[in-house]
Amino acid sequence: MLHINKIRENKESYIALLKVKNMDATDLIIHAIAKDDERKATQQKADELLTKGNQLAKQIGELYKTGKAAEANALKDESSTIKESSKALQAKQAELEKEIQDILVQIPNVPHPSVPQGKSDENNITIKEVGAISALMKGAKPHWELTTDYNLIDFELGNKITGAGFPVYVNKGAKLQRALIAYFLDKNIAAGYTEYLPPHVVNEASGFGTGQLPKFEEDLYKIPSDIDLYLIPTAEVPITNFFRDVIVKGFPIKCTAYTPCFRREAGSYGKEVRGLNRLHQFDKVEIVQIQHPEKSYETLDVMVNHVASILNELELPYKILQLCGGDLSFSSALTFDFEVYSAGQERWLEVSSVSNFESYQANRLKLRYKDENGKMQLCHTLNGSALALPRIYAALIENNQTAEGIKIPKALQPYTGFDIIK
RNA sequence: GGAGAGGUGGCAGAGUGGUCGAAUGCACUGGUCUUGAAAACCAGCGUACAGCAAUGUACCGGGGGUUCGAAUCCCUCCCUCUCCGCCA
Repeated sequence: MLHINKIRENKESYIALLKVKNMDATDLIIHAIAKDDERKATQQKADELLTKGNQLAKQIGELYKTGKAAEANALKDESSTIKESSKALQAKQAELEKEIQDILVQIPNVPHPSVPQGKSDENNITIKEVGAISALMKGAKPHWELTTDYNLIDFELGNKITGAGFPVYVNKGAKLQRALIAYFLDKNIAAGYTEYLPPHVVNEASGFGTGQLPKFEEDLYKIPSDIDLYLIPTAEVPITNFFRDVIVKGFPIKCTAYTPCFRREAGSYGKEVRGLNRLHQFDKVEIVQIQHPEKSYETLDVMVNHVASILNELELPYKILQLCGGDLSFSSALTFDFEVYSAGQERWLEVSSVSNFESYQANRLKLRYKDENGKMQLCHTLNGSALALPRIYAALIENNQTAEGIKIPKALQPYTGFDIIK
């Protein structure tokens, strides 16, 4: 959520920048500012009345104390009237505050000035491409055939017990998944991140804090119970919410966590969702940083390089893309996506998304620090996948299929305990 | 699931109807003293909103109520702790 005062200060430039996200926020912004003006005026009136009321109450107290009960009683009527009108004003103020918030949550984060205009992922800019796409043997297979041939994943079984998009990993297929999780976590810990294992279910306040709610409720699985709980769509939600209402003492704060991720993915279909390409439950290792505003873009680069170094070790061909305005998420100011080449499908698969949210999330979270003048300021938050499992898994087995079997990259062998799947 | 206790500033902890945004201690910040440090002493030290400012308003777990006036009384919800039961 953008801060209303920041919107006031940067009205024109925000409107212009939001157009890069293909969003005309002019009406929302004008409306929000008008409501805020009204709110200020209302508060001033309410404060005046309350001041008067407080003074009267004090007088009445004094009069009682000095035994002038009659005079005190005379003042009570006036006090009652004041109270009634101030209540009405306060109710109006609360209503206005809610209206303003309802508008503000509809305005996406302002993109960084470097974000290119664009309609969709086709307009993303390739920053870097690493690793040669190796020529595969004849008859190379997509992963959904390999997982069956080698008995690594049972999609049918998952279908039976839960539904489509909930695969069951089997035998070495399960071990490979577990190895990747442990490997990613170790890489992140080595880079200075603290490991967490958070709950996989969060409350409404957390969903709001990171921006999944109220706008994207239909993307989440909701647990019917007396209080509203949601299955997490990413570890970003519990982790970032650790810092809700927190005043941080030092920067940076670096967290990593493995969690399963649950997504409704309503409306997806076709070969985009075949096999591991898009699931309702998948595993992901996430990295999150809380940073000083002046350092956040530097940190974004560091995080991008960190993810790149993991892909280098896994010997997967990948490219880094800067997302255009049209593909940028609601809360993000600047995002770099990683795609690995999946040789069996002959296409690029998104495996990581590294973003700087600037103070957009922090404002909702009330995640702040005290600056050198002792003033409260909003922190910047960043996060990225390091990494999302299923598509890495898919690319790994597709790219490394040989006549002898599926070869495991060196970096992963200490974790799998085997170097080939036959 | 049953019984009880409790939620106050960064922490500890007072406060049961008015002058309480809240004693006191610790922590923290600045100063005096000291060769330096410690100790001692002096001063400062919550957040949000409004205002150029002076200042005003709100906040003592959340919400509602009683009252001229609520941290304090009432209702309700949430949370924590202790004991018992159940349980991986």
